[in-house]
Amino acid sequence: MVTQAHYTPEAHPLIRKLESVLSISDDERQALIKLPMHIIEIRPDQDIVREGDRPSRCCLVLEGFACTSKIIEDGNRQIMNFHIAGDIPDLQSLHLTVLDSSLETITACTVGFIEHEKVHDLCRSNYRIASALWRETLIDASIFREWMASIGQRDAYSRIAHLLCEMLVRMRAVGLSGEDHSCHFPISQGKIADAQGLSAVHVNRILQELRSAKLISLKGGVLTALDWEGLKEAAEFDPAYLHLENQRLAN
Amino acid sequence: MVTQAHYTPEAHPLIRKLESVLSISDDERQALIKLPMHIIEIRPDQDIVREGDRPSRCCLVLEGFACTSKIIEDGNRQIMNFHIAGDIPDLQSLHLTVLDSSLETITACTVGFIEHEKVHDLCRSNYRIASALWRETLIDASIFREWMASIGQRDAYSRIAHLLCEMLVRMRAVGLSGEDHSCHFPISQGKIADAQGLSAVHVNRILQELRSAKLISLKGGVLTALDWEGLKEAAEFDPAYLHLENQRLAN
DNA sequence: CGTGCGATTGAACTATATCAAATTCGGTGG
DNA sequence: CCACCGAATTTGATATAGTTCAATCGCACG
Repeated sequence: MVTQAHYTPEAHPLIRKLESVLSISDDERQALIKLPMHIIEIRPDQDIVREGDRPSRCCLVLEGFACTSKIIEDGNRQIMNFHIAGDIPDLQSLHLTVLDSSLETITACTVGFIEHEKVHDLCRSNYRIASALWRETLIDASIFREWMASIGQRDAYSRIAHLLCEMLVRMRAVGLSGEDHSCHFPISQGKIADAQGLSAVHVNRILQELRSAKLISLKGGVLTALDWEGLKEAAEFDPAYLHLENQRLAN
Repeated sequence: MVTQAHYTPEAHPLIRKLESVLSISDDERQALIKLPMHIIEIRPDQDIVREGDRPSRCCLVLEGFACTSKIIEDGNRQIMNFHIAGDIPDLQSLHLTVLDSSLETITACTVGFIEHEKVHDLCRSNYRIASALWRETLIDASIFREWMASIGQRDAYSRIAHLLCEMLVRMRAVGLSGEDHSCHFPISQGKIADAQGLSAVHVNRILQELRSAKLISLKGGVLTALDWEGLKEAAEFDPAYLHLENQRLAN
């Protein structure tokens, strides 16, 4: 358990993330790095915070995969988003007292907890940083809208293709995927199903279709878009909703 | 076309809305009322802003019904939210340059446009107001999550029941519905279908089921929950996600 | 008093779910 | 290094919620 940030500015996941959507001055960089962060490791499939909690801190993902979800009735659950390094999945708790969804790890994760109070102090004194963080929450909302549209209107094939496109672009935006359209993707078919409102069986069959259409390879937790243009087309993927500043990252 | 606010503090829709989720001081009330607002009337079924636009102002709904939507491929569209008085459907444009969804009227609407610049000025100088507005966008995001969960996991019956519950509670929170669980609801079955990822035909049949279960009456643009507890149960409706401060409004 | 949109009805169709069993795979202990 | 375990993936067969198409009805409005 580490309680001090040990990242160089360039390697700090939060800074990488914010820089993918806007430019940051040196001062701001310093202010962000100085945010006290309580860093811990969490095992796979553990709750980080739960629906109904009233957290006093928020959680920055430094390494690994996590997801936000909520349980509907019996055992059905909806996964609302997958989180990667640089995401602050529960930043909303800064202004919403009670959590309306749960956050759990998928793989082993390194996360940094930051006290709300410290974030408020920083936001109060620096409107540009406040805006940058606000903006992050707005991009999350935009991703929710896009997922809603996907689940509501697209068929299973383009829905899954769309998810894969999104993850590849988001991973690239924080330096976790290169020009080869390949990234670590340790997400089970069951979780993809929970995210897309499909059954695991159907996800399996659609992934086979995507493979035999030579659009992707997905094996051993590694996803590769073998035909990026083809995959985007199958998904009708337009990255505008991710609001990336750097256009190179968006294509 | 009016360019000056003519609302008393109590009647100002934005203030009513913000007060349903937090308490506001007199100073803050004054600051909000003084926001210059360009008020116009818009006919039914008109675009207010469109996906791809780069607006320099945001839009406060003063009267009427509007919705946020995006077009998927051919002609399929997903409605992401219905908006009522007090909502600022495109507040996100404050920090996101390009709109990723469209905003259009459903009924004739009175809307007030507020320059981003003025909102930024206010937020910079008053962190509590900034927080209140940020909070509004976070509640929107929470609603998107709930809709996503509904569309992804609930069957058509509870999905539609859920929408009706939400609208009744939100209307009540801004004083547009009383203790009788009844409100103006001028939304066609086709639009409900677009919002819930269903066909209009199926929405029609489900509404008939809800009627014959004596849960609702919906006719001539007026919705009444004949059996509020029953409707909530059918929907598995828990209003926590609306983050209303006043618990009375939530039940 | 037509015209057109929204609501309603019926019938046929299909994308996707469900159930159940078989297979593969990553990790673990001996 | 091998045998074993549980979880994830895969396959096949059957069931169904919701779609699509097409026609009719009702009603508000010019």
